[in-house]
Amino acid sequence: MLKGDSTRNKIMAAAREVFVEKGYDGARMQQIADRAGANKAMIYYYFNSKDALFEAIIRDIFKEIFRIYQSVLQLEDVDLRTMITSIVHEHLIFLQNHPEIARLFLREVHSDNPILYKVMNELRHDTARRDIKAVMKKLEKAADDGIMRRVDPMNTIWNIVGLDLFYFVSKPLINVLWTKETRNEAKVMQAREESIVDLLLNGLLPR
Amino acid sequence: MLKGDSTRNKIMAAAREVFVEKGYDGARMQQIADRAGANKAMIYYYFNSKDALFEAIIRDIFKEIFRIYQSVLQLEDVDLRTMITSIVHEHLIFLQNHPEIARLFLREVHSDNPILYKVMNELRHDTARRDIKAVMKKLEKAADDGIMRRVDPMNTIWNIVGLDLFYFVSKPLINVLWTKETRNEAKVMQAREESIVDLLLNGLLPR
DNA sequence: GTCTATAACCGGATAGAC
DNA sequence: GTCTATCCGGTTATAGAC
Repeated sequence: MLKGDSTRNKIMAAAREVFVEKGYDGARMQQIADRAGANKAMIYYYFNSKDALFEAIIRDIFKEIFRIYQSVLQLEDVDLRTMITSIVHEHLIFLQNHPEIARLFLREVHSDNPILYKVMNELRHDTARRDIKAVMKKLEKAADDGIMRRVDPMNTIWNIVGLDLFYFVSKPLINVLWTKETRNEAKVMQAREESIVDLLLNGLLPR
Repeated sequence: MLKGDSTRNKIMAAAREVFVEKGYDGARMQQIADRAGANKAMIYYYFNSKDALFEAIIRDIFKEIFRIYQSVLQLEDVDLRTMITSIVHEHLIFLQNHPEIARLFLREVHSDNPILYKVMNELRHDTARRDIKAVMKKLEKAADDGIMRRVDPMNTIWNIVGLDLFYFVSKPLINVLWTKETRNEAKVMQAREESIVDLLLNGLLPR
């Protein structure tokens, strides 16, 4: 019997879906139970409260996020062009494959959800921070070596992430303002990637 | 007696605050009544339901957003450098002055809040779309005239907005990952603006 | 227009049988 | 481990006096 078939795991999977769709406040324990093919009492048997269940889901998601970002940031020692191109590419792929993560996250962060903050604050000493520092160092070295214009490394990382994130954050409004232009999703994503890479390379490489 | 002192307006103001703080699902009619110095029954007297109250607030906010963006987009006929510099500047100022708008918005958009979608879809034929088209035209003309590299105008607008928005969207997580570096908010904002303008100008002006 | 009281319902949590 | 039945607090909404 697969681990994923256990009742506990079915509840986890269902809870994740419902929390993504409805947010913490909007999620209903009954709906989670129904979708898991179980009953409410089983949720309270494995987890003790809605809070505890949500915390378990959030921890799961954080693990995923950092695992994937880590693989993105594991830069082989390549030239700046390749580095930027592949970071943007991997990041966009990740966001496309896990739109629900960005969604849940954004919503709860802006809800001041205390559980999310609690888990987030435990990350202070996590490896994620070291990976980011490494990229910043790499950017500074590129400036030292004259292969990149000298720019603020922290803001440059924010620029890259901001460019990658925008479409996924704003999709619903974008689809209203550019209805026709965004009908072909694959095409939009390709043009998006090209535009981001184009801006970054031209903006960062020495003139 | 000022218009803003009427019970109806006090309810509107209170409702806006509470919806921003708690989101639609988390907002409580009782808290809105308390904060307005009225009682629940008065809310139902002026508005008919929580839904209708929320819709009124959303319409209000949309009006504000588009009024402000319109003033940002009302480009005097200036050179590209000045245009980009001032668009970014005005946009960041707006976001700094109204963090609550971006917040409410992000949360409800990603909750699939049907009321927000309803109001948003009524914008299809709004002037906002024409303003955006005008900026896109302006970017294309700049490319024709050779004062800008030829880039995809729609994606360029997304790039600008994405760069401006990022810090406000991600602030809670940023404050965890870069705790020390973000302690001085004013300094962060100034560096942010400089970095964005630097990237855009170097990325867009001809090489 | 304003207020109190209350209806009607819903959702998280638990008791207890199997 | 699983399920049914139920408690209990809280929330939207309304009735009706003033």
